[in-house]
Amino acid sequence: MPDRPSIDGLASKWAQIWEDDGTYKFDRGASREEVFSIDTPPPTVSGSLHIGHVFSYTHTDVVARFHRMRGKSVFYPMGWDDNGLPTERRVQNYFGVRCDPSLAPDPDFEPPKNPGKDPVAISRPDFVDLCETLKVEDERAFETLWRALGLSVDWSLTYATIDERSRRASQRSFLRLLESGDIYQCDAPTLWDVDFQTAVSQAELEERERPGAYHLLRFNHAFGDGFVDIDTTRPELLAACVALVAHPDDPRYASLFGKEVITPLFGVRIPVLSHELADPEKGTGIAMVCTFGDTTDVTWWKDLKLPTRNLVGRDGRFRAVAWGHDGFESTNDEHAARIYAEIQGKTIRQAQARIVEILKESGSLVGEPRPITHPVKFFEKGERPLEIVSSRQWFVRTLPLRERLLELGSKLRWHPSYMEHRFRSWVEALNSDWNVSRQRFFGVPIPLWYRVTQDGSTDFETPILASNDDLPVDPSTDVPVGFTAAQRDVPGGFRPDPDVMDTWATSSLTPQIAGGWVDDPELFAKVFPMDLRPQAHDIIRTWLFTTVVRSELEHGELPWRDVAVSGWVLDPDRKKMSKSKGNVVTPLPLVERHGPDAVRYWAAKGRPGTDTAVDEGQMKVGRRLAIKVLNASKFVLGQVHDDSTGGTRVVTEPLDASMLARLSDVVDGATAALDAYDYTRALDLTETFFWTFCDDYLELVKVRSYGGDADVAPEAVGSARAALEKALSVQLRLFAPFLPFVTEEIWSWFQLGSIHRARWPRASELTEDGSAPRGPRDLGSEALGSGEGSWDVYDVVSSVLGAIRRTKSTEKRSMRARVSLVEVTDTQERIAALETAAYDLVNAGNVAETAFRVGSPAKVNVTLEEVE
RNA sequence: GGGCGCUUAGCUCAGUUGGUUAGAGCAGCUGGUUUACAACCAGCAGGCCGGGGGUUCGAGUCCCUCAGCGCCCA
Repeated sequence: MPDRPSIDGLASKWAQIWEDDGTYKFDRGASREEVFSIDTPPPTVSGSLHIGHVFSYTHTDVVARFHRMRGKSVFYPMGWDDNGLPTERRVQNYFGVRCDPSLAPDPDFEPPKNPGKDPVAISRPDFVDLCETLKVEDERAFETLWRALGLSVDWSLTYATIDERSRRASQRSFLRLLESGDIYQCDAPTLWDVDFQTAVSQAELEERERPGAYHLLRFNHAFGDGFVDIDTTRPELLAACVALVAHPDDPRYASLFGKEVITPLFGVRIPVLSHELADPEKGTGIAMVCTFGDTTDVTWWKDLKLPTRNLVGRDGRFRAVAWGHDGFESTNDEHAARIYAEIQGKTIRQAQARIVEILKESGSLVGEPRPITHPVKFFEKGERPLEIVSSRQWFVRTLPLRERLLELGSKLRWHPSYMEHRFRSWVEALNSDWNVSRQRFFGVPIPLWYRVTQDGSTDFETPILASNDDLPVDPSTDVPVGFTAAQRDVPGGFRPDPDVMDTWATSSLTPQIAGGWVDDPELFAKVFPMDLRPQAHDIIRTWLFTTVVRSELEHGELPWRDVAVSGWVLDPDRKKMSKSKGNVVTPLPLVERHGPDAVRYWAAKGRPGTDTAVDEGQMKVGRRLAIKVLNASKFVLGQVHDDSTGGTRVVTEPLDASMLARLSDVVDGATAALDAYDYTRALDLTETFFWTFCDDYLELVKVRSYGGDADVAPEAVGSARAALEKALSVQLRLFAPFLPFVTEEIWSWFQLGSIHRARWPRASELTEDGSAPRGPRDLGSEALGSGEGSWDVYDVVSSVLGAIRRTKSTEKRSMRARVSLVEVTDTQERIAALETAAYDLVNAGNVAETAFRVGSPAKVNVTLEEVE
């Protein structure tokens, strides 16, 4: 035990020892009942390190440490989510490159030293190599943070969502679902990001308020001289218009239903139809249905079996159209073609500006555009509004699962419980199957090829599946069984599916990947379904949802029993942190400045599900707590290790027993709280007890436990020391999940082995002690009766000590000032309790004389000795 | 538009099934240092518990309603 212990330097010391000793290693020998398994969120490593990571991962770590101390073999892996768009984007920016899959790999490829102004086009294999290189660096940064923070993960279990194990599991599941019919392929309208040039799923979509304008367009009747005016926010899609739609009960348009009108400028005959989704309140109440302006257009197109007039290409520009053919038949093809030529090749924005000009000139635009603000759908990572284009995609059948998913959601134990609403509302609002294919590069490839027909086209109907034994495969470089490499892309040969899977298609399998579903069935049986899924509330509709879907499809059950949902970390002004606002707080400097225990303390003060602001003040409080624990422990151990005086180490003194009984309540409370994932309450209970223990109990018992007083029986000294030792040991263990570094340091001064492998305290440790009184309640039930008010010895003595201090403080005297007389009037029970601890009280208060008597009203009178 | 959460001391938050005088930390103020700790200790002050209505012997807590803030979904 050092003379002047410090909490600085503990972090690296213990991180190393824990690693060397394998303190947090999962014990495979444990039975399923003895295992506590955690499906850790794999952080997106290419994103910046964020204080929010520290926050939620600390919550999980506290729970993991608690269960480990309760004797569980804790399965606590770490994963890195490295596949997908974020890594691609980082590579593009970092190296100044872009992936062009049509290029062949360059054998002499070297990444550009400095990113140039214009990105260098490189082949897909070279691009993927760069992703692999950079992600390793990013993962190291995360691991450094986690180790600095003291996360008790078993690093030997680490996985990455792009590693071989993940690719194998992900591809195997894909093939299984293909076989069972739960995955299918089709050419369908798809949400499309024109910048990333990939499909996105409903879960990745977000609505943003954007300025727009209603344009009132005049459509002439095809059957007479009349016309109808309709409002649209997307006049540029006029050439893609396939119908007008109004609500069936709207009297304004009832006479038009079933009739035809003619589109302005392009002269295409289109029907006027009715549909429930047309909102009579919106604009003119009659809408133009296009291929495809928004998701409602898709619904109308499906429900009303409308034709398609595809205009917008995958690059977000207006593609070439043959007027007079393929659905683009106009009453005047030549005129339509001339006008269309004005927007062909243009972006959405450019086309809209030009079309509006032409509409104005032609008189088909009624009045001026009326500006509005309306919600527009975006890819959550995107910068331009999503378009809807038709493309061939793979879908997981989720819509038929809705009822079952709701049932599973209600079986899951949510902490806090109200988070289930988020899941419910998401599932209830599902409107499409889950699109799992992405037209990107750094991801898990779709594990199949297609036959190339004699005319060179692709036969999508009978794909060539990868064999299970060959997984993982990369169809863009691997050759299917029964073919040779020379047959790639030639008639009669094969052609790979060019797509990769959505990152969630792999991340949704984290319990299976980490648990060894494919590679290690024995392990999988022990850890799955997992006990706990910790995560933040923003990814309920993505990660949580998709994981439940996959688990249902693969195993017919929930992937975990409990889900603990943590809140957001807000900036110090309680604003949401975001890169664009520039208010993101980087965690490592905070850990270095305040120490890991202090940062963990702040994190643990954030209750489950509650958004919490970054608060360095709280970290300072945590740091002070850690220091206090260190100092108090040093003092207690100094007393306990003094063998020169004192009798047997048995708790006989009522005050000591009383303190321990109170502590046993804390043990029960903290244990129950942690069992319910309420780590904050457990910490509060422990912390509150600890400060009182220091301020009152240590002060009261000090003189007695020193053992220098000949008038004190050796048993009384031994009682104090026994109580101090028990109390210290138990409190250290209660703090251990929260303050793993300082508690481990202290533990090493007087115990063998890691505190993090020590047994979680039990109340019975404190109250069962041979012949000693089990606590003031037992003592009181016979000796003291049950009077009014608390007669708990610890309480009564503390309150009188408080009165003495108050008097000294009010008189502006030193706490060491001599008290000539303390008079206490109280109930019989409380006086009896007080008398049992009179010696301690007199010493702690520096009291000359006491006068205790039974009476009413209760009163404490403190007389200080006169100053000279 | 539907749903969820929040509103308690200057600030950040506890307050469990309704039950003594509503608590803590931080900040503030007043004092105190030689045997664990000044990165400390003691004490003080500070609150129409968002507004209104109701149920009850009793409401911060339950019900209704209104307002503000945040989020989810459409």
